[in-house]
Amino acid sequence: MGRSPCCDKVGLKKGPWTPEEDQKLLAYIEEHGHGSWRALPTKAGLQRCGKSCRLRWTNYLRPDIKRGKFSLQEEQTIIQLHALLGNRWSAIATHLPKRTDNEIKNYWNTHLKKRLAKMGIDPVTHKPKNDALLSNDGQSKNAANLSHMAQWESARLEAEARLVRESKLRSSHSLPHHQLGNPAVHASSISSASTSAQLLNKIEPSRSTWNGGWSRSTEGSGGVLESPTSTLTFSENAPPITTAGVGENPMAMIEFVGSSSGSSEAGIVKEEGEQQDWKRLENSTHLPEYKEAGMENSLSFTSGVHDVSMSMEGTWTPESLRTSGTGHVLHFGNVMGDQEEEGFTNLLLNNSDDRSLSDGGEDSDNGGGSGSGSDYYEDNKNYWNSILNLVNSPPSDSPMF
DNA sequence: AAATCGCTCAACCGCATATCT
DNA sequence: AAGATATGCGGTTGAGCGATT
Repeated sequence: MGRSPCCDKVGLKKGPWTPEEDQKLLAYIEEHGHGSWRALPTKAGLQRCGKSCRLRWTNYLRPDIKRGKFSLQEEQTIIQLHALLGNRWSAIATHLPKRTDNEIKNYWNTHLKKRLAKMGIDPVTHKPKNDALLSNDGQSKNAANLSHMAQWESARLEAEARLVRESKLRSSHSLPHHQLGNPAVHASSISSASTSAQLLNKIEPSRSTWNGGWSRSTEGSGGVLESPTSTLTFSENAPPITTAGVGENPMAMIEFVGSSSGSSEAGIVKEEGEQQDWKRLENSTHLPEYKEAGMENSLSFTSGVHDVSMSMEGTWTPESLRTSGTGHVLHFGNVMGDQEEEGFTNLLLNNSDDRSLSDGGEDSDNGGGSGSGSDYYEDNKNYWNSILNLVNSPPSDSPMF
């Protein structure tokens, strides 16, 4: 696992690219695709290392890059995703078509981070800096739970990104690379996992998915939901299904065992991989797709992540997730309330002094949200609401998918 | 006009991971 | 299985540029 010599080689140029170099790189990739980045500089007649060429292409030269100012929507997306994913710029970038991870990272570091800090929000935790005030009202628990959810979402994003790459390769494998338009699609992906299950196996352990964009097919009386990260099977009126396959099969089962009432019936979450005790969920009525598929009764969610199994009774909605314990217990207080995207956005915009506020079409008399008193925490609540909304909308909403 | 400061962002660096031999 | 190589990712740097003093 030695490191590649890359730019250590003497004689290779570093620093800013000249227009001539850009032209050479562009011309070569347009004609041949990038192929092996390591071999490219020689073939293209560039005195650069492959790494430098790849970076130049992915961050600057590729034709599908959108440059210029970030829109309000993009800003909001970045902030929300950062709250969920942290500094996982490539994952965030999958939700922002035509923006590179580097660009997003730069924008975060130079604009958004500062803006949040100004607002008294810790840009790392996305919580108010004086969060001690919240420790008694459940908000901290909620934040911790969101962190757990974020891990799941993170895994989902990774797998979805992989699937996108794979599907693009499948659909256009005969095209030169430059026609793929997305630097995320490259040679190394061709040999990647070719099924959802395989994709799942590539996800790092201890993570799983908790929501996603599901496609659906039916098999018999039940059905199969397939997301880029997992396959969900279900059967109506079936009793809870016990975990299967864990142990001899690297694939694990995650079960969603729902109640038809969707009421406050308690649910259970078990994480075998961590030898966690069964944990309870209340009022789980989430994932409208599940309901739509008639899954309120019984679900078997096959995830190839690792030895995690999950059962839920009741259905799961943002409105009703509650927590009753510590650690990994999924217990969401009424974090979500009415789903209004405007909460944090207003807070953000009203506190923004480094950009025009008028282009967002926000009403100036919309409650202020200036970050003090109860409004402040109300805004914070809405902030998380909007994050969760974002999670609930799969990346497939994005034109990129 | 010159010096200084602060900001932006392209590019580099080093590590982690995937793939190849 | 182990080592070598290739690629991807996130943190950091520093050149360039405009604003300020």
